[in-house]
Amino acid sequence: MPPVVAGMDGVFSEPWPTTEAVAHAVQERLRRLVVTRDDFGPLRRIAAVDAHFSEDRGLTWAAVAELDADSLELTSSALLCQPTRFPYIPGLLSFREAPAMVEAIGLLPEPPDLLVIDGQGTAHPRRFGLACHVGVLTGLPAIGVAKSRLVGRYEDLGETRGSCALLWHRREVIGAALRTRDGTNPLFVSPGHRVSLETCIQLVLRFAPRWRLPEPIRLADALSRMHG
DNA sequence: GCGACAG
DNA sequence: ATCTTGTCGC
Repeated sequence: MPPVVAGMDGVFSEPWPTTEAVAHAVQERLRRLVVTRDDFGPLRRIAAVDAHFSEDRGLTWAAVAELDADSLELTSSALLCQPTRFPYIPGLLSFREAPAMVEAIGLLPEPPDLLVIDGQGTAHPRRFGLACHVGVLTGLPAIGVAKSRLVGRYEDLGETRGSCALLWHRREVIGAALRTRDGTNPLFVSPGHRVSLETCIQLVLRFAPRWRLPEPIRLADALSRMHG
């Protein structure tokens, strides 16, 4: 079987599940491949992926924005459209969004050094959110950045940028609530693949110097909503 | 049994 | 995610 993305050292392709039961089984199997230690080289190009849907036409659009890790300026982008193949079910988001995302990433001229994913990483009931799934399939380092919480509890955190609180679930630290702007709602940050939680927090602050959302996500979002 | 529930 | 205008506030 061919790799999911040419030139990327990830997990080999398999058919995408159609049923909830099989999707759960896939998560339970692939979760063991997630690496939550820092395991990446110099960050030169970072990429974010975002998906949008046209319900009426049954289409999923995925947009990738690749940025220079230092200047945070757009260096490359790609768009891809395919039929929607899975409904939105909390905890199974990746089976709806990841197929198009992985293909879109493969359209970039070069694989990025890091992926910033709009969704949870390990902050997931089975520790295998969208960012873990895309990270494991592509083999690329990935961090999960969600605008709201899926599971877990956290203590109140300070109102200023940089304040954060650990996210706990079943007596485990699964991520962190992180304030990237004074007085705004926190983001929910968690490891996707090959990045530690501490580094995720550090990187999200670095990539969101001004706005609540990291710059890569803002750009990917702007690209994808030009088509849904 | 009753809520909660990434995008 | 999507349906959707103006408007309040820094």
